[in-house]
Amino acid sequence: MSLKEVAKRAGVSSATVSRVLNNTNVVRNATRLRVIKAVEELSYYPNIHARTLAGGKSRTLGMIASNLENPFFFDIFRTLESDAHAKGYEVVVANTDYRPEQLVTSVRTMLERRVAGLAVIVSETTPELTRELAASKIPVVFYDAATPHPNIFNIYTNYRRGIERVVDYLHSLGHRRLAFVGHHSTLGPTGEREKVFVETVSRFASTSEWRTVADEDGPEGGRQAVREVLASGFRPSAIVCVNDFMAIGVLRELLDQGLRVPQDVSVTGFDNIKLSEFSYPRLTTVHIPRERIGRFVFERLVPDATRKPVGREILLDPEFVLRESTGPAPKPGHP
Amino acid sequence: MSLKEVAKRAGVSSATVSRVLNNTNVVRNATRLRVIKAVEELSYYPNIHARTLAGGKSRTLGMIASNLENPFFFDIFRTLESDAHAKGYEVVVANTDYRPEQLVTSVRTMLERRVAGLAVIVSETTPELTRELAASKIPVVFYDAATPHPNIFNIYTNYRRGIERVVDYLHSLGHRRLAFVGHHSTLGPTGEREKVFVETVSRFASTSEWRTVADEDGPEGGRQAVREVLASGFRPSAIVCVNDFMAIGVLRELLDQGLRVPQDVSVTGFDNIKLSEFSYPRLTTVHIPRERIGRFVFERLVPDATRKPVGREILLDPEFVLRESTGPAPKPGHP
DNA sequence: TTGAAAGCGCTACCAG
DNA sequence: CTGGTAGCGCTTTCAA
Repeated sequence: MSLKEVAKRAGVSSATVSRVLNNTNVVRNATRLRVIKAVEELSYYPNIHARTLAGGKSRTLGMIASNLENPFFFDIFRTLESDAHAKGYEVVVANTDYRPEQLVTSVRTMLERRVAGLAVIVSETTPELTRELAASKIPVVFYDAATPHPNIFNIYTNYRRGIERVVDYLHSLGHRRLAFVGHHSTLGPTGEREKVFVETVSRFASTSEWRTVADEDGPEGGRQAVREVLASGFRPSAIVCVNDFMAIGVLRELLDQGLRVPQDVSVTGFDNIKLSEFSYPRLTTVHIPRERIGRFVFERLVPDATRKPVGREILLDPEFVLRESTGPAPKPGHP
Repeated sequence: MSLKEVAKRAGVSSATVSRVLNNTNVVRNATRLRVIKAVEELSYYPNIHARTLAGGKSRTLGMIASNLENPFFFDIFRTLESDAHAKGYEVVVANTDYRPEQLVTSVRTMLERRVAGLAVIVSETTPELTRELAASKIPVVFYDAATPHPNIFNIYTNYRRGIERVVDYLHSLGHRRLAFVGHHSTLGPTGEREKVFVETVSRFASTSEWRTVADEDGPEGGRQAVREVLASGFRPSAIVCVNDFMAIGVLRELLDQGLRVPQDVSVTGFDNIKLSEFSYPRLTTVHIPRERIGRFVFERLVPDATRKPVGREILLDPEFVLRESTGPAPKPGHP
């Protein structure tokens, strides 16, 4: 089923069929109707590959995320997709599972697809990748990965500010033994976030003890992290989690270990995903506006000719959300 | 950057470049090396559109899901994607949010993409769509939507059996006032599941009272559903949820209303998503093997020439998972 | 083992 | 307003 067949059936040239399909130019209404009829009768649908190949431009955006299962990423995707659909664009997503090799593969795939723009919302970026993307000429939005370049846009989260707020609050509650639960790519040499935590603890609470652990992102990872901390003999009065998704597992494991939250241990998350309102107890966290991120991404990836040029970067300021998983540090000597 | 440029740089014809890129035929090793070198030097990557257009075949699979945010769907996607990647395929997903119009749009998009195969894991299918897909000739896998056809495959869940097991168990515990919480597309005229619940309750517990409510899929919907039930004056001793994702919200809302689970109200889910082990209390549910579904999908969508023909259908038998959200019905007259 | 050339289905430009 | 036609970048015979 091709344009040509539709053209034949409608008694016009394929160029005309193309015109009505793209409602370009002014096709005489009678002609248009005949074409439409033929299209329907043959239940014809265009070949997107021929289309982008011939037109040179694609109406597809790409988004690469570390872990789509984590609502933080999914919420961004949802907003982006919604905006995209509204403007006749589509978005194809790729998941990296925090694996750098997968990131490389995904970027490659997106480039082969000739996406009109790409959002790279991952924490495992590498300089080479950034260079390759910069060279690709297509607009690219990165999350928390600074790289100035004409076609590169950036979204920064004031992560430090968020963590400071959390640690400060915990300190004011009397907590002096803190643990930081991250996932693999937030810790270690590439992990900026662990560093921020450590620096913050040292500054706001120089007399405190602390410890960091990492496991996979998600509830299961959170659970394992708690086990590891406890097994090490360290007994934190508060646990700061790199995100809400892991915090959910932390909460559960604490409960299983017979530790009450927040009476025995306080817990904080990050992101303020919807699930953080459904956990037990409800999670104290830091809000990151995913909708704004998704919207920002779309606006950079699909420049609207009618609007004035938009900013190249955006800095998101986290907002502290106090709920029930935090409380005063237990009296020393107590369990 | 095109094949031709690579060819020129390597001093060969574009046909030869194509051959080494697809490692087809036997290209002389010296030639191959030169080509590879040129490819790398130019950091060339093929245009997937030109490729599928010329080759006539695509290495992309499509998956349409009602709600990717619900881990049930995501788990299927994950398995499918993993299998696909292992065989050099990719999968593009589309979310319908349970909206029939979006389903139509998504199917159309997938067809335009000329996907090699399509998985339609939604509960809002329509006969017309099925017909269109059948006519498309590409392999299609449906979930819980019977339609015999040469290129159509089916996955059935013995939903009835699962619900029977749940209702029977609840009945044996003395529960006589049951509520069923579903999402919009499980209830109403198109909802098979509500019917199953009602029939089952009537059969297994003819002396029971029951009520059904629907809201959006997800924790928030579960919460709203509980509010609605309670507001109506009905006071169930047990709530059967259409899936775990909604049950999480049900659990939370019950807690907020001062109702203890399972002492005051028992709650059951369906699917056995990972989160059901992290809820408070842990959810009694019915296991549906998402990995098997994902695997089944891949095997039908990408027929392996070396293997004997595979079955056209599969019937999944749910397995009851007893956890902590269910218990004996409270004594009558008690809160 | 390699090259030449004919498309794949569609868009876009040039005539008419 | 409509038709003819030259590609878009790649795969795939057919020859050499």
